[in-house]
Order: sequence, then structure tokens, then C-alpha cells
Amino acid sequence: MKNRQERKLQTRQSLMNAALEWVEEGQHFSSLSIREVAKRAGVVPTAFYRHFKDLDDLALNLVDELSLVLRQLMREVRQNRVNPQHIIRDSVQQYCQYVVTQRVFFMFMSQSMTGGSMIIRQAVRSELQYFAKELVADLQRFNLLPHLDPTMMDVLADLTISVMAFATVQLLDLADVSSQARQDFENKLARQLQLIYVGAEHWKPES
Amino acid sequence: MKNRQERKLQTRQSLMNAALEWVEEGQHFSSLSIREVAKRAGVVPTAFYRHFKDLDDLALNLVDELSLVLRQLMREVRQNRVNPQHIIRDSVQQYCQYVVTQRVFFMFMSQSMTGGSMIIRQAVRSELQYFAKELVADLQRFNLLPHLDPTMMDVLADLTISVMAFATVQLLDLADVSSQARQDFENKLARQLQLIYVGAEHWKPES
DNA sequence: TGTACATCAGTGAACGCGCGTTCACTGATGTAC
DNA sequence: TGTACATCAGTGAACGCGCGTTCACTGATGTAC
Repeated sequence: MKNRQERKLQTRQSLMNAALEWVEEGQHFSSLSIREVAKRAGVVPTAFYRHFKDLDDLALNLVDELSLVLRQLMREVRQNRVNPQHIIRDSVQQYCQYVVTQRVFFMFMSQSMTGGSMIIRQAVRSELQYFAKELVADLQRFNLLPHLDPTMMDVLADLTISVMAFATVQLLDLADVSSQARQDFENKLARQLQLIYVGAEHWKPES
Repeated sequence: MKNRQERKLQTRQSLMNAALEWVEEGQHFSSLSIREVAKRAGVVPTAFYRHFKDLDDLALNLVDELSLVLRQLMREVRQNRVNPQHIIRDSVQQYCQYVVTQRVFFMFMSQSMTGGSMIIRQAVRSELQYFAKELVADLQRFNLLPHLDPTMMDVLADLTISVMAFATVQLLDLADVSSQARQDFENKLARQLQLIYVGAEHWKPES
């Protein structure tokens, strides 16, 4: 038998998992109720208030928790350093694999991007900005685009993250159809990113 | 006094406007109720059923109606043919202007992209595909990228629409802050698109 | 170690409220003669 | 044109239900002596 603090954390996790379960079933987070999430977590509705002020509070904590998971995933993608010749194609493939296997994480994030309250949208947006910064750091570390000035580097990273974020939303709708469609999608996405990086290579300042 | 048919259409419009009003206030469509939308439209809740099966039905009709408006907007942007030198910058500026003035239309579309039921998401997605096709037609008509094969043309158009769609979501969150931030955003977006089209110009088949 | 008390995560009853949906209805508009 | 009937958009009462939130509570866990 665990101590009181551990048991409390366990219930808290149950509540957060129950909310993700709701999203996983295709429901929108904003249509979730306190009673429903408590029922799914196996506690009485009033117990919810021992952990969260309201559902927005729970959502914010979910964003925080999932952010950590996503950062871990990204770190793995970046450490699986592949043949630089195929770096875009391989990174896209790895990322798409994560989206499919960690489906519910990405569904919640996608929903929160347009659905949640202002404070939640800001949390998601700052998470995307973090990824953009990481990308800039990588580009600089490996000196991949030596002629690109820092401002354009930021613009490029921002663009990359935008494309990946939007692709994620599309991929989530594709994930239950045939793997052929998914393969086509990955190819298209890889080509789009290649197109962008061709543009970055040929970019002339003040053009 | 109008005839019965016209009056019915008027009530129908009131219901649809009431739903948009809800979205405009920052609420998510999926948290709207039949009773609420009826109250805002000034009719009794049961009157709703004379026009729509349920709220998904209303949402689908909203997507259809707003699609027509958006297509009209796009046609205007394309007819305001500007100096080809600044075609990207000017198109971005015009488009952003529309997003800000027709805010509620774009908010509903953004929400529906990740929020609605499968059938609504498909409706929005097919609308985006329509814009991609229009873009391809324009690129071909003006022979802007003569060396690009049709497959890559589709990839390019798809990428452009993705970037614009995601930018729209971001812009909607920006629209109430200072116009300086909006100006910066427009500049960044224009540069990102320029980067993409530099890539398209330099694209080598089988690269 | 044993006892007495404090803490507090989770309980369960209760409240008033808005929900979706049903149903029989009303009365203005439309139509047939 | 006038009358008799049909249509049907909108009404209003009613239903059972799940909602958020309050409150006093219980009883296992933790702590002080």
C-alpha cells in the first residue's frame, strides 16, 4: 500500500487519462464534463476538485505533461541521426510514425490549437515555438545553411514547424485508412519540405 | 409581408447567424446547444427541427455557405491582379485583410478543421483542395513555373494552402493585438511563401 | 511500541438548471373551387 | 372575388437526464507524544 501522496497522484493521473480517453474516442475536449471525466476515472464527481479547479485547469496540465513527452520524442528523432542525404525523408517518416503510435497526444494538441481557451492556445503555441528554436539550433550546429542570416533562419524554422503542425492534423484524419495513403502522404510531405530547403539554399538576401 | 417560404429561409438564416455569433464570442461550436442557438435566433427550441436534423446538420450547411463566401473572396483576390513583382506580398496582405474583416467565417472554419465530426472535417478539407486546384490553374495559366512537372505543381499548391491555412489559425489569435504585430506576421508569412517559390524555381526533377 | 489527535482524499446526498426530444396545438399563409 | 379547407412554421408544456457545485461526512493515513 502506497502512501497518501502517491495515491493522490494516481487519482490525478486517472483523471488526466480519462480526459485523453475521451479525446481518443473522437470527442472534442470542450464537450467533456467534470462528471464524465470523474466517472471514467472511477471517482465521485466531487473528487475532481481535489485535483483541478475546472476542466481548463486539467487541460493546461495535460498540455504541460504532453509537452514533456513530445520533447522527448523530438530528442529521439534528432538523435537517430540518419544519412544526411535522406535527413528530411527519414525525419518525416520517424515523425509520422510517432504521430500514429502516440495518436491521442497529437489529437489533444491539435484540438487545443484551435479549440481551447486563450491560455491553452498560448501554451500550445509556445510549445511550437520551442520546437522552432530547437530546429534553428540544429541547423546552426550542423552548419547546414551557412549563408542564411539569423532572421531568415527563424523564418525558415517557423515555416517548417507550421507545415509539420498542419500535416499532423491531416495525418490524424488519415491514420485509420490504408497504409498506402499514409505512404503517399509521407512522400508528399517530404517533397514539400525538400522544396522549402531548396528555397533556403538558393535564398538571396533582399530578394 | 413576405410569403411563407421567405419567412422560413429568414428563420433558417437567424439560426445559422446565431451559431456564428456563438463562435465569434470565442466559444467552440461543439459546446453549442440547440436550445442556446434557438434562443439567440429568437425562436422556441423546437422550431430548430423545422430546419435542421441536429447541430451537425447545421454545421454542414454553414460550411457550405461559408465556402461560397470564401470562394468569392478568393476570386476577388485573384482579380485584383497586382504587380507580378509583388504578387506574393500583395496577395498575403489582401488575404490577411479578409481574415480580419471576415473573422468569424475563418474562426468557424478553423474550429471545424480539428473540431467537428468526420463529415464536417472532410467538407473543410475538400474546400482546401478546391483552393489548391485553383492555385494550380493560376500557376499554369500565367506560366509562372514552366519547368515544374504537374506532380510537383500539385505538391507546391498543397504546400501553399497548408501554410496559408495554418497561418490563418495563428492570425486569428493575433487579430485583436496591435496592428504592428499583424504587420510583422504578414511580413514573415510573405517571406515564407517567397522561400517556397524560390524553392519551386530551383527545383530539379528527381532531386 | 502504543495511543490520541490531525489531516485530507474521496464519499454521497442534495440543489437548481439547461439539455434534447416528444407531442398536441395554433393560427397565418396558401390553394382549390 | 369569396369561401372552405389544407399546409406547415412556430408554440409551449412536459419528460427524464446529466450538468456544476455545495456541503457535511467518513475513515484510512500520517504525526506527535
